[in-house]
Amino acid sequence: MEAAVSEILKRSQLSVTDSRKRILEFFHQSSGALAHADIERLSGEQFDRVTIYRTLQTFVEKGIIHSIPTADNSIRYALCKDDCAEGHHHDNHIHFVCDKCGTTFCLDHVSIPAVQLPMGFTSSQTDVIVSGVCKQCNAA
Amino acid sequence: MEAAVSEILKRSQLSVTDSRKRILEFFHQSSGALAHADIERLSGEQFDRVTIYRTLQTFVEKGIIHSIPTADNSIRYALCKDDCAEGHHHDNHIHFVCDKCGTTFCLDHVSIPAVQLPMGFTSSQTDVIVSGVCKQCNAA
DNA sequence: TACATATTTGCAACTTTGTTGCAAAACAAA
DNA sequence: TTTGTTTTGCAACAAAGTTGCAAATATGTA
Repeated sequence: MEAAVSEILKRSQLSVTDSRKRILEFFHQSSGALAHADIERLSGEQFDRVTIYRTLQTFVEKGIIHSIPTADNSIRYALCKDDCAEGHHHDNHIHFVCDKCGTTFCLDHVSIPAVQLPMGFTSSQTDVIVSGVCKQCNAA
Repeated sequence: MEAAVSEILKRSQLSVTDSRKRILEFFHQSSGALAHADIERLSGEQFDRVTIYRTLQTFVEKGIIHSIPTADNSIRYALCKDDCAEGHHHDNHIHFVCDKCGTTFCLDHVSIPAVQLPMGFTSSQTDVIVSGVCKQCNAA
């Protein structure tokens, strides 16, 4: 794991630092998406708030993570799949938000249906956010 | 217009006040969705920030407007169609965000395609946000 | 390994955004 | 009108995010 995240950072031409390794590990260990506050909590205030902001921003720019649209005012981030290149995200997968446990999942294996836009509109990206109850909460 | 918004407020059992009338008019006059900051600007600082926050919150609760998920950290609101009852929104239409002018449109006449969820997941609502270039910007 | 350079971090101060309690003002019903 | 309820604006606060800069860390080269 430790080695894996360093490789990812190097591939993105980023200096390998403690904060970047730790934060990237959090994403790899987490089943759902993470918000800034989650990372602050997970790291036990080890890093400055500013460092976390800047690290997340850098990861987004480098295509390592992407932000997920939410109706409440919290930005959540999740790992991008390999086909996310720098600058341009084509993370065309579905995000599922569980109403019970609050976890946000990326459903990578669910394909996004094509949307028929009105005349004159052209699309570059489609985000689908399904809310409901997740597998774990339905079983409980 | 003036009369129309008063009717809407009464139907939702809300007191008809200056701020509510003005803010509701802004939504009727706007082609796209509005954020808190837009309303502050449109009203020319006529109303207190707090009043705008509370008015928007009340409108959401009464099913007059709904919030739109965004990837950046700004909540935007748009008018609900008639079938939005108090407490429960089934605004199952597509939201389109223009990358050029930043306007958010509700595409009411575009139907949301069904999504095939993995085993164990149940859905209560589906939001689709398409980003790209809108009709006006494509023409220009 | 040590050095020089470039990048990143943490701190402090600040801005923006959103919340809460309460008295004054506006509204609704009689 | 008058009375009781709701809403507004103010003030103070809390949370979230940004910026500049010096110290610390990482990288490439010798």
